[in-house]
Amino acid sequence: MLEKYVELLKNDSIKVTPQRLEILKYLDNNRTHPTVEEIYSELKLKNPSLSKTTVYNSVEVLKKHGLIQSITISITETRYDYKKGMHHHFLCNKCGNIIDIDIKCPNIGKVINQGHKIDEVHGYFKGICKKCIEQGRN
Amino acid sequence: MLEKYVELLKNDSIKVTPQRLEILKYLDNNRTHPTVEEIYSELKLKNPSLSKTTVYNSVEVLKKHGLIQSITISITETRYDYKKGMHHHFLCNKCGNIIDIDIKCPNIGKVINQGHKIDEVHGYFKGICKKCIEQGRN
DNA sequence: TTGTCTGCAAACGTTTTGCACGACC
DNA sequence: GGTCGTGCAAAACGTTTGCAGACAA
Repeated sequence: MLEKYVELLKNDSIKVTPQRLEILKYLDNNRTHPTVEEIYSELKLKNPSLSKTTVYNSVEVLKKHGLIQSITISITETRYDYKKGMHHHFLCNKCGNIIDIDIKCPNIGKVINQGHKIDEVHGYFKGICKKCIEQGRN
Repeated sequence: MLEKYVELLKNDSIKVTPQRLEILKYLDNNRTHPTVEEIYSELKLKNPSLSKTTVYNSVEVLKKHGLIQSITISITETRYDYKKGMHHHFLCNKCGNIIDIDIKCPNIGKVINQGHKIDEVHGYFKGICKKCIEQGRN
């Protein structure tokens, strides 16, 4: 039942622990984008000694290795922007700057065709900005 | 000097206060996507009695009227996702559900052409989902 | 004058940190 | 035996709330 996840962890040289296996399994079986709180309170039922810190630690490790991903751009504080109109943002992992990106996505219409009503579109890109690359910071 | 912002506020029937004018001016002059903390500590220099609460209140009002925008999808807790590969997310303002969106943006290459190196692409859509529309929740 | 805005202090919820214990090469 | 993971408690952080007094229209 858990062999699949053991494999996944071993392939990435991540130490295998029961907690990590259960968290990975939970996220695999619950595609509802759960929060740490949801993961924690559910898994605590079967393992009452589970700590929330462990859940935080584990999702961090799993995310770092690309086995899971987090929904929320990793800006801790909300940032504000005078500029009006739709534009997107590029967050540089090196210098931390946020650069405005002015592109349009012609495929957004497909989402509308699925029956959803779109009010806002936020595009977040993460990587290394031109300036950091030119200065060899990568 | 501030008339421009007085006009903006009046046009939207927002009460004009010195704090709101200064915040709007600051965001207009600082296109670096500042945080509340940055706005606050800068404006406090000229107005030592300024409160952080006022900054929070003001950006909220300005945002609600579309004079500024915020960078961060309004999910309070980080959510985690087992699914691998690039896909995007639609947050329904009514039911709060997060729906996976599988579209590609062919214009991302333009960002790469600007010299940035992209590691991650996150598309966040906000609006009302199909289910809520069908059930008249809009 | 009336309703709204400001600013202080306290509360809140999520996430991080420090540390001791235990498990595993 | 030394590294790494766990779990507890406490702290940190950004943000929100309640309220009294001040201010804009």
